[in-house]
Amino acid sequence: MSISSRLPVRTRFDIHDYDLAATLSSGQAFRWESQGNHWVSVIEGRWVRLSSTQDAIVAETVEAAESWSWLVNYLQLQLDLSPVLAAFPNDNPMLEATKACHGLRLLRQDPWECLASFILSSSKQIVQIQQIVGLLCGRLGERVVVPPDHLPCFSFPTPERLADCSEAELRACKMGFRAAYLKKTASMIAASEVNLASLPASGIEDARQELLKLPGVGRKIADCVLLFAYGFQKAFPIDVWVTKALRELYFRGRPVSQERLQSFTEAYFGPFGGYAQQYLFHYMRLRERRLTLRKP
DNA sequence: TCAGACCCTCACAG
DNA sequence: ACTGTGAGGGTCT
Repeated sequence: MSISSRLPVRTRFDIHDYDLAATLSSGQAFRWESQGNHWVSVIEGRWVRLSSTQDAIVAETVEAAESWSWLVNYLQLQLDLSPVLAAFPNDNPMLEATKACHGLRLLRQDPWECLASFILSSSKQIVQIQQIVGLLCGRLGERVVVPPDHLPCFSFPTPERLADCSEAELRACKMGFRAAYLKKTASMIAASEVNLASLPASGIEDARQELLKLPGVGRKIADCVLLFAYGFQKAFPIDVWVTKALRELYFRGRPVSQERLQSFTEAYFGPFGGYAQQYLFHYMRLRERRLTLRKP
């Protein structure tokens, strides 16, 4: 058998309150591809295929893994959701959102991939971000081992790799003006001007300040990385969707400054504010989809 | 504090 | 079918 393909190994995890499809398609990660009942992606250089039932997730990979901790951590399978939901504000909007998004989870992603992906996200729709990230990996990532007869899959390119690219090579991945930001940020990471590995040890505020040193990273993207990669549960990324949700649900549709929204969310949504944010975001997208998906 | 620029793609109107 | 138009998980100046 060729080195580039091996038969999959399967394992099964018991779950409770875990909506895999909602979680993987909720705009926090951009490399999950839906294939029938399965979800396929590459996590830290490993090909992986997931499927789920009411009470279990089945995972397939090609390495005979001695440990599944990398996947357990990524999917946050050990997390009990009920204390999180219990800590949400007990108001009507949040009740609606939790009902509509039952089982939605936050992932714990690789910081570099998360950071780079969100630099690419500015002024883009989620489908477009997925396309850009897919091109970036296909053109500049390394091939990973996949099962026989499976299409080729690629790892997320390292900071060093992207730092060595020309801006034109990056633009060829359809990222437009974001190319300069990505290249510069990759160079700074590669040169250890900002050390992603040391951030978890700092508090959320110091970690945020470090991320804000990177070009193309403002408050919103910094908060996405703090929440989706480092697990700072108080981080509350405020984008156009969440702004709209907060304004409609808590400010009677009146215009509100970003600063005011920031202090409101910090005070109002509590220690799991980031989780609440994801529920509001997904809830808004579901409502929007229901409205726009009226094609016969 | 505030527009406007920044690239490019796709959905949607006409 | 074919072209025109606008806005899209922001950030920077």
